[in-house]
Amino acid sequence: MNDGGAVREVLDRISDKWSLLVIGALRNGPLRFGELEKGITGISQRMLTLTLKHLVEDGLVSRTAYPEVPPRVEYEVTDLGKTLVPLVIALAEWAIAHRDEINANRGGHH
Amino acid sequence: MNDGGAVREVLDRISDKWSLLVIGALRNGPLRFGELEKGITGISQRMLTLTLKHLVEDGLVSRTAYPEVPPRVEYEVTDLGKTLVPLVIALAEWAIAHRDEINANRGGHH
DNA sequence: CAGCATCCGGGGCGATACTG
DNA sequence: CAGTATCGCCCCGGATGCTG
Repeated sequence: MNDGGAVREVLDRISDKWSLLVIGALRNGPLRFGELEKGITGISQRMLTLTLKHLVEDGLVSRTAYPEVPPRVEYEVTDLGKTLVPLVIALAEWAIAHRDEINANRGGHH
Repeated sequence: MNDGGAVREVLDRISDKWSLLVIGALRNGPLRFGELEKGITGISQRMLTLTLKHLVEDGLVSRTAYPEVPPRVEYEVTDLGKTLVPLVIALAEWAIAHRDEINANRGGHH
């Protein structure tokens, strides 16, 4: 498990501000760019664009553009991405379950 | 699951550059400051200090200072932190298992 | 609709030096 | 040994405006 950086290397890719949220948002099937933007609270257009690009590069998400007018683009987790989805869901559930407790520990400051 | 930011809020605390690595390093019991520093590849003394401080504030890790000379300080995951450990381990194993695949997708650039 | 380009401010993070 | 203090760079990420 102490691998000299392999875990860090991968974690760097998915533990940025939005990647896990995007993966989680795609857990139930493909979504369009605009749907993701609405579904993920607080994300800016720029960060959604960049995050999706990185996830596509890493092979965690696929991008499908339909040649229509107006344009339609759908994003979906790949087979590789699907192996990560359960972990993301578990993390999200953990976050929700323990949110109040963590906030109480902080005493509200920060 | 779309909670309007609760998941983001908690994720912000633990998805920084080092928190998950520190939690993972403590999975088998308490460790001293120096042991953590040696065990976590690439972390600087400053970031280990700051990360531990945040984890202690959030109630995920406990700090115990023994009144000895030379000083000895041990860090350990709390009961709350222990609920997170399995998820961290799962993430680490996922990272190791799919590291090569992700790197291959990137084609080595970046 | 789904983006790219540009500007830019704050802070995450590393390097280094010092201390109880 | 286990930190603190200080400096400064980089770059993440938000705001705004423009395009196919």
